[in-house]
Amino acid sequence: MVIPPPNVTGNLHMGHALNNTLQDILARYWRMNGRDVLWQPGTDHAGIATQMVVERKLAEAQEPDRRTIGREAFLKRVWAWKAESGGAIVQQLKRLGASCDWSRERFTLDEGLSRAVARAFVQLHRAGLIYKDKRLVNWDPKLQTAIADLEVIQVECKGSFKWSRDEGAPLNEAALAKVLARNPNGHLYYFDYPVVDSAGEETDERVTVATTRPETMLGDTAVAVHPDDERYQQLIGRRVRLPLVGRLIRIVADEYSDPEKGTGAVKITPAHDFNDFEVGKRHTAEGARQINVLDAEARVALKDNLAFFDGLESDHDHDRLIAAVDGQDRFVARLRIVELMALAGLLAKIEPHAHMVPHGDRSNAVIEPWLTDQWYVAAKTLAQPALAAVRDGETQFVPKNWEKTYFEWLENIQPWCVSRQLWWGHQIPAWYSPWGACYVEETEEAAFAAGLADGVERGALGQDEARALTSDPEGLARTFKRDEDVLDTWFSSALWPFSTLGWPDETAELKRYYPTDVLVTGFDIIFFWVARMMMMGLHFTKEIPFRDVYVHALVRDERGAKMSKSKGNVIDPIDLIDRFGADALRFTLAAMAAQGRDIKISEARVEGYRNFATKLWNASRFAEINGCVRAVGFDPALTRAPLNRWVLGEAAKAAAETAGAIESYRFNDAAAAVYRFVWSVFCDWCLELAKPVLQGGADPAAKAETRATIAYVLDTIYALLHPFMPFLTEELWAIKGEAGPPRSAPLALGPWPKEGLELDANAEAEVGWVVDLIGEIRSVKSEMGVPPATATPIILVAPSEGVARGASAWSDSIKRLARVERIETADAAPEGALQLLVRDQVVALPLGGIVDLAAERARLDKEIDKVQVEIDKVETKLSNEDFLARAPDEVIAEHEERREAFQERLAKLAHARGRLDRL
RNA sequence: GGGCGCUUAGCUCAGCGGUAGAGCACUACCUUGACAUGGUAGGGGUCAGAGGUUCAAUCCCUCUAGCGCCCACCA
Repeated sequence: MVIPPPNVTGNLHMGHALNNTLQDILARYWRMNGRDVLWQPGTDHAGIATQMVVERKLAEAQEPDRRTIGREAFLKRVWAWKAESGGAIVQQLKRLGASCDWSRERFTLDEGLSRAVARAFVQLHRAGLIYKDKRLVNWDPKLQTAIADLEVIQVECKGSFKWSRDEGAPLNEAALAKVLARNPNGHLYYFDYPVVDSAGEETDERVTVATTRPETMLGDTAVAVHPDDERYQQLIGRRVRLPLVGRLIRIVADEYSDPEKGTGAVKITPAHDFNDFEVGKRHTAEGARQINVLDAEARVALKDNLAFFDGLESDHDHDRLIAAVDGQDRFVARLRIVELMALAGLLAKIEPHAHMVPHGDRSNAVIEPWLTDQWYVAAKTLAQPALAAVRDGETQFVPKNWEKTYFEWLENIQPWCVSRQLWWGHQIPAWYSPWGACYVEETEEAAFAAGLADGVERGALGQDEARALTSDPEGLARTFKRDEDVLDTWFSSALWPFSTLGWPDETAELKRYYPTDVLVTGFDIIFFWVARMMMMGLHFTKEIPFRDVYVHALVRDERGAKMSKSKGNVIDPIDLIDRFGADALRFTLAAMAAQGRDIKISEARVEGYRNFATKLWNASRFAEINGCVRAVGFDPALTRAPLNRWVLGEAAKAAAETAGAIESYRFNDAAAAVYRFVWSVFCDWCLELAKPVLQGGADPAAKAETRATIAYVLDTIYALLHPFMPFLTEELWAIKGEAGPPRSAPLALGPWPKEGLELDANAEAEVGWVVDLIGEIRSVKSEMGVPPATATPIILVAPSEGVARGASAWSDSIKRLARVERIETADAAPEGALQLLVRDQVVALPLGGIVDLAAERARLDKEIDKVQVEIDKVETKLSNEDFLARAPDEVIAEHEERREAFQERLAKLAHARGRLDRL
């Protein structure tokens, strides 16, 4: 199992705590079961996130920014920051109890993994699966880098400014500026584009287009209308003069245009809009190909490096325009353009318009689609085996419904932009020569060699020149320039399951531990990480990277809100560990890990499980005080006392339940099974019922057996609980190891309790009866308002031989736990005594004057009503012929048994009630 | 627009064809010699609504209402 590598400079948050708790439960469980478990740890360099942090630190310290200090110096600062903060998260994982193989810790930027990244890149490049392309990318203007589609989030923006030319009032530019300063998005602007005649002269006709990004109009290369739109039929094929710019552009028919939206005529800006880019490609013949002008000298560099003006033609006089927008931020340019259009009388109206605006998930800056050269991974090709592996069930998602999400994404996958204009990351292993060639090699040496050979071959280099360069590092460095960009962090993460095991070398670890068994992760990174590991894993190793993908929920605060620093609702797992212990936190997370979408964590719950830990501690102490020491060669099967056989059977049942639940990733069921056994079975009943034996004058052999059994069951409990509460259980295991036979290994190494006692029906019947009896007596006393301390006699009415024997054997416990004075036997219940039903046995409580007869009548009536309702339900079914004909035999039998049991109970209750009436 | 999910006790959530559960909270009682971070007893649910399938529906199907998430969407 490989750990989802956390950000090396990050801190443990609740998501990590959940994720790693679940993994640790699996690791510990299987380790105890004798598996050779490798839980591979490591951390991620987290490109953008980490670089941003260091940049912010530079700014806070009022030091020169990264561009000023340069790449080398900046990277030194990042490494220094890594050294300073790195490892904190590893320490935190250790505090959580994560039993990774820490000696194998890896870092995505360490030497080995960097080599794997270079190898992967080169191999994919050779296979044509990585290529450089000029396409529209999501450009993050704040971070100054391209980002992948997945890193873009949509945010709804809605403005508030309204203006219409028809209303006659002039445009209040100051008011608009004020609105836009607060939120530059969220308005729809209607522009008139004058239609020209065949000679290029303006006519009176206008085409009105609507846009949310006015400044992009400078790059318009066409106007599109729907081919079936009646309103525009006569305009298709004609041209308009692009205002401000003056260029003539064509009105084209394209299905992309939606008659319902805006005016039905849409401006096409291929260089700044993904849809327009496609439309432009379809209409190059009609002149919509100005996207090619992008590299023209007419480009006006804006401060944000956004080339809005790529469409400008240099032979026009735009002095006024240039002066207005040159070098301006795009949102300033937006306002200027609107003002200029208004001035020209071509602004028809402005209206508020709610729409989704793409933002960078890290920077929160509005994304600008921009045409640039970037490296792409041919995800579509790689996706096919990744899809097949899940379709064929080689890799399975738990819960299964996530497979649909996975399919949906992979089936519609776009090329993955992997280059980032950042410095912190794996620099792309590509070198460029002066003759414009690109050499992709794993090392600089290899690239230079390839470049020199190629240069000679294509005649760009003389033989002598090449030979001279070979031994001239400076010359080589001048000749070949390495690609400046680094790879998307997720590129290295995608290799994680095999790169951490030594790939590309064929190591023993790779052979032994790959494919991994299971990946545990949150659903938020199914696309970012899981799908990409599948693609890369299958491509490079021809094997799936993992068989099971357990997808857990996200942790939210107790009201269900996503935790965030700005909301101030972040619950710090380390804080919870400090206050309640790692074991309590872990148990809470496991108990809440039911397969859903989110987990709302509340402190009360953690506190409750802290109490659970304390309970176990006290139970262990009780056992110690009472001499419950492990016995040499203790064999559950040889125990004789019903109590011991009963609790051993229950322990075996709990072990099986817990194991089954963990193996099927039902962590909450597993936690519940252990919890219930420890508290409700072992503490509440086993220890209580054992007290008379341990503390009374029982015979030494019986006492010894019970002591040994309790010690054995406690050992079982420690083992069952160990995957959840490793600290407490290991501690108790060690303490208990001080007496009795020596321990051969720490608890963590197992074994997991398998050898146990099968449920013993006789023991269950006997102990169960006692448990029920005590419960009934307590209940009736409480209901009748009898002070619990009042010791009363009980009378077994006409008991069977077994009951009589049992009652006598358990008399100490019954007396103690139910506050019974003495146990008698009679043929009939005495007058005025309360009557209880304990598994068909009538038990009378002669409470004499203590009891309020009316209350007792009410109690019996209530009880009778309840039973009657059950009988009615069962009888309705049993008298239904269809039910008898179609229900399975065992269900019918079950119903019949229930009817009889209820009827018997009813008869006895009615009898008691009748006696009461005669008093 | 496409998809996924949720609605069960006051709260947070399990369960998912045949007797509705947990934790917390609540009520009453209990300083009993492991534990008041505890013990005992108890109250509390037409399982969102309406249809359907079935001998039988909280559970399966359809629809409705409300809530949430993911993907796509800058006219």
